Amino acid sequence: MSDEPRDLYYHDPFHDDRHGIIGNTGFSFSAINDSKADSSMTAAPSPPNLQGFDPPYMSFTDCLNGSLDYNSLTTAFGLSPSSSEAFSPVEGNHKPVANLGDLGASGEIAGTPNSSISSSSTEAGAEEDSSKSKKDRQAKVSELDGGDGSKKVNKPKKKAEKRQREPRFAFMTKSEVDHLEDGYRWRKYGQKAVKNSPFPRSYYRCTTQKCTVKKRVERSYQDPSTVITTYEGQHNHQIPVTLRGNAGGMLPPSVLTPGQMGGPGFPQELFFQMASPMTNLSAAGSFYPQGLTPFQQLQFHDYGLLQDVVPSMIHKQEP
DNA sequence: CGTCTTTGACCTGCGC
DNA sequence: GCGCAGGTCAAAGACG
Repeated sequence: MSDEPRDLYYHDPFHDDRHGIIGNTGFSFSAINDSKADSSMTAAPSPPNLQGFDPPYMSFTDCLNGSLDYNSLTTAFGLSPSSSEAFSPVEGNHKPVANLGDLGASGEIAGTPNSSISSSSTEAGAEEDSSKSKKDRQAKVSELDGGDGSKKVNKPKKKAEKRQREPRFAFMTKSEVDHLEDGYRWRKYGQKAVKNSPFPRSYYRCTTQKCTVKKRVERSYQDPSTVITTYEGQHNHQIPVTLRGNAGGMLPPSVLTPGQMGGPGFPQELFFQMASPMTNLSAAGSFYPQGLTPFQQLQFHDYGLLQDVVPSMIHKQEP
């Protein structure tokens, strides 16, 4: 795969075995900092300073809100500063973010890689804007079309500002199912074949009105049992109470009140992406993620607060 | 009937 | 300018 480094740029953190696995919890972070429309992660400030990081705990919310830098995460997760690459904001260089190979010969710190998280922090975007303008355009097209049924699209009227992306957050989950339940309702709006991957990428959008959160789901072509989920944006609402896919109400109550969790829906959503498959599948008695001990799974069940979850993992990781 | 998925067409951004 | 790949739209169909 070294033949197409550029194409693999985005995939590296996930598809490359070097993706960081933080402890036997199987988390890994990688920043996706895309100034490009998507896969390209380019220019970003130089790696932040670790010195500013004090608290041993932080939440993904912090991370996502940008109040936390990647290296801070590194620290928080018990990674040595030298492994800061794991959280490098995927800037100009095409080096895979999660170069946690330092931590383990094969990129595994300990245990079997199970689910890994890849954090992505980017400039806040105005994607809604772009999609709106697109809609606008197409609406106009419809008018101009005269209603002949053909799908013609007009040329863009204005040169829209450079497209900006919402903060993104990607992570990997070992799962048999592609679309993992996370408590939110998603509508699939597209599917595309991905270059260099036999598996298509699915595009989902939060069905809640005014919520522009999207997520992409694809399977790792290197490890078909691994699902790569990339969230984009943050939920501006709580998790729907009536969940079609609430794993039969298996989500802890805390997840239903994200507002009390001190942050947007992102973090818990993130974790339930991971927890749900475990919950669902393990409940069915047919699947236990490799490398995840029942104890760890228990943590997912018992901890509702992200802040609680993260530290617990960190602690386990501490020497 | 409402919701969701599928799917082909179209748009955008980028590299050459 | 062209071609490619990723991302999005929206009609049509499936499903409960």
